[in-house]
Amino acid sequence: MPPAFEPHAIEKHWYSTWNAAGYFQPSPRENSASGKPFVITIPPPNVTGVLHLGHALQHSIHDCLLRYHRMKGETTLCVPGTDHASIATEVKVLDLLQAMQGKSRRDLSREEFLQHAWEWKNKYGGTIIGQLKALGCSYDWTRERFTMDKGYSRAVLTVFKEWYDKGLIYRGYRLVNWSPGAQSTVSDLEIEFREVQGKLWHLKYPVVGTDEFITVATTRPETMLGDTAVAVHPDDERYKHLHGKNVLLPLMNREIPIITDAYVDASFGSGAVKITPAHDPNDYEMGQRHGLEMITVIGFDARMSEAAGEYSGQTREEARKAIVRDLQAQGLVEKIDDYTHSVGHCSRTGTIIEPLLSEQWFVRMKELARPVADAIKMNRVHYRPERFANTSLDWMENIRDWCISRQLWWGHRIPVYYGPDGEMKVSVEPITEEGWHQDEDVLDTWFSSALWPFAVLGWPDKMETEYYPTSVLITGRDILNLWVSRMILTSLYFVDDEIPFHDVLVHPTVQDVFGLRMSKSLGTGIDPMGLIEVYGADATRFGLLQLVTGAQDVRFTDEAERALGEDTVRRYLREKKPLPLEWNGKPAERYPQMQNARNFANKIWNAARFVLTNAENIGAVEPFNIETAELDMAGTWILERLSVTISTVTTALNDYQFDTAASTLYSFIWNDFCDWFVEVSKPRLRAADHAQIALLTHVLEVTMRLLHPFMPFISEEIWQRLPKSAAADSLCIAQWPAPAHAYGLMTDASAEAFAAQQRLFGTLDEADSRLGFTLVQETVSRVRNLRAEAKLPPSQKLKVTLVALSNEAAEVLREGVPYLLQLGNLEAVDVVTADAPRPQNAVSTALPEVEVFLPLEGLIDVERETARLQKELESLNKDLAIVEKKLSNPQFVDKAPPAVVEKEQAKRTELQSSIDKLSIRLREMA
RNA sequence: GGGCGAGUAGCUUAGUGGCUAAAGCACCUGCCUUACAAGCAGGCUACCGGGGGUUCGAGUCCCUCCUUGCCCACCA
Repeated sequence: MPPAFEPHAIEKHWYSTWNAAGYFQPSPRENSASGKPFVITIPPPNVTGVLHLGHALQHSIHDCLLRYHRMKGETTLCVPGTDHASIATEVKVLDLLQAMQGKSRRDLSREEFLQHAWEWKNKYGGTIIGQLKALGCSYDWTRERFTMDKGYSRAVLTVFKEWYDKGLIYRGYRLVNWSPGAQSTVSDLEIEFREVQGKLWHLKYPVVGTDEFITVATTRPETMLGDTAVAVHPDDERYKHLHGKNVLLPLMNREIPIITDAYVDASFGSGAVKITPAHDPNDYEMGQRHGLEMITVIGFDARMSEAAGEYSGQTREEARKAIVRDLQAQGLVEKIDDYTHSVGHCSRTGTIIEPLLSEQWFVRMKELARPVADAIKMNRVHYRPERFANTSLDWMENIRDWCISRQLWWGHRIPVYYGPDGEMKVSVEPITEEGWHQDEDVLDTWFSSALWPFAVLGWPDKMETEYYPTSVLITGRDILNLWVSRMILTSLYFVDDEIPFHDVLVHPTVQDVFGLRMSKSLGTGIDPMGLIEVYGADATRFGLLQLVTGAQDVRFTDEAERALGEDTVRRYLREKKPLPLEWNGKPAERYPQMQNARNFANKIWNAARFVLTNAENIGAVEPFNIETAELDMAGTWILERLSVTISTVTTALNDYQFDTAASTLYSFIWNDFCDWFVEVSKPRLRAADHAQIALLTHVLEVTMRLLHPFMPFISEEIWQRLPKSAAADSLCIAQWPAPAHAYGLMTDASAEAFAAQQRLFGTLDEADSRLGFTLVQETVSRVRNLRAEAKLPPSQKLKVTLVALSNEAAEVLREGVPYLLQLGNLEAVDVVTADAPRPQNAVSTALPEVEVFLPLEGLIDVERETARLQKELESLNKDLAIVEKKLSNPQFVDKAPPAVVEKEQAKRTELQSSIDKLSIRLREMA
């Protein structure tokens, strides 16, 4: 074994071995307690995508859970796949064609484009899948799906037809969100509102038949060409005399009415609003209420339409300038204020959304959404953390119809066919008859992803119902409504009122070191493949899982970014310029959180190397057997620690507390096993102690099983080198440990075995655990501390006197003498009872159970020792004061639970005892 | 505008009303002690964002303010 852990070869080897052995496919298992399969479908990443840090975090969670449940003996399945991502892919492929062949959408037919798109998909669509494999994901790749594969498409078209037949899908001429960049509609959820520094123009419209003007305020003067009314609040006294009158729309010289509507806020601006029903959602609704004419003055190309008269053909921006200029020339601009407001942008292309009237397909959402709300309220779907249930409930309360048609080519083409005589048919099978043609539009990507959990299991044909509903959906909170709510909706409707998953686990969003959103193009995005390259897949997974707390956001530290400083980074992001990141340090030091995880992997590797090397040297190792083993205090202690670790990690995983699980493993392996148990084992191993190497091997073996879901590669590599006690060819399918396994009771945590464990360790569990190896550990620490404070070289052998303050403590310390000698680097330990005289010329300290004296050769530095004792005393007195304050409060003694009061009293006794001892020492010093 | 989070050591974070607020990184001191210098031993560092309240007892619960992140929303 090499002295440093080298992850890459191991990762490659084990991944292909596991995959070939079929461990990632579901198989009937015998040991599951519940008998239920554990099923996940991954959120299908965009086929255009490459893995980003959010994915890496999400899939670390996925795979950790999968491997955990697989080891628990459950039939385990994870269906992977990719999403065709209609707009994103189309934009990407078009960009590519432009760059490589100089062709734009206009130069291509639908068929030509689709051919390019499929070629592109087949060539590059597997990138992200390969990256998931590099991370170690144990998904069933034989079931990999694509949202546009044949069966999936059938599911999509079937849903469309079914809803159409039930009247839940309809075609309508409505105001929709038009993205000029994508040349398509987008849904409400795909609009990103951004704060924009704009202006508020106050325009004066002359009232017909008077010499008055009415002033309207607007952020978009160019839309005034399409105004068909001016609205005021019915109770607004300022305008009552104008009710029923008309204004003459400037520039267009069109008479439009002054109407009244309670929607108008009399306190905003002038209290009068220009109404452009064809280009504003509110105005549209008002236009419908009042039967106003709707005049489209901006076209699909985001230029002024013919209805815009002399401005026709100008862009929105040009027209705005020209119109303001022309109005100003006529003295019709009252004033222009600076105004910050939010403007909807297309989340895909970044262009400003133009509300436009057009013929589109819609899903009637209201009645479909109601059962979803019910299911959530009745706790049939469980959100973790729970508060996220509200995100869905709020959305459904004010739900609006869903525009599902997109003017794109890449996607599921709407299965509506138009006949020669104006007939219309909806059909899952293509209609090829002469004279019929299909609707040109495709469906919103999210329409198809909404069917994911059941479509991938075979619906609408033969569905594998034994895997449904799935166990847990793991997602970021940004797509809770876009995707999660809609999956619940379709499942309740199409799969027999069944929910798609029991739990929705919302994981934190990864931010950069300053708490800012990560953006790959600007340089704050971190490439997980780079992390795997530098730190290894195990460390990357572990480091990320340590970040998975219940919080909303977690920060990913990048020292290169930190070096720039927060102000600089913010400025660059605001200006949308790539960060001038450079890193001259060691590659591993750039991301400290990952470096820590990598160091941990190396620590594990070396602990294993130590155990395995010794096992080899010592020769044939008998398996550890609790019945015949003669455990001393350290052996008992490590098994107890292991047992507690098993329970804690198991509970944490059941509760999705990945940070707790990871740090529990970390501290058990590093602090308990390596720092103490491996250390105390060394002298015994030098003496070729078979029992000790058996115990070490045993603890390591169980620990590797616990570690596997977090760090699958290194745990497998080590486990395979260990003498196998569990009947499995791979850790993937080895049994997940129960507390009884810590004690070598490998027959499963049956009642009998567990009872045996309780018999053997009952005394320990109930007794004050300090009176065991823990006391030895604390005593060692005090000795080391005294040695360092006295500036004695670590190599110098010392004598120590321990004054045990009870018989029990004396007994424990006497048993622990060999450990004290070794770990404290001592040549002699003298354990005496409380009535013995204290050594002279020594530095000392006091624990509740024992006084520690370190006699010094020659004279001690009285001044230094006095200062040290005073400091120690001060800290103890401070603690005592707190306890005293509590206990002297009659209210506390009266009202607090007796157990709490007793605890405080015991604490007071202990503190007082230590203080007395130190005070005596201090007086002797003087 | 509404809602949901976060603010704990220089940094990243644990902390479930009750042991003396925990860990890693960074920093300081000393060690290559034959598993690991990606290491070992020891140490320093916290008015737990400010203020008020509830309670015998608050980092933890309530109110309020400040800072900050996210989601939702049709105020021109």
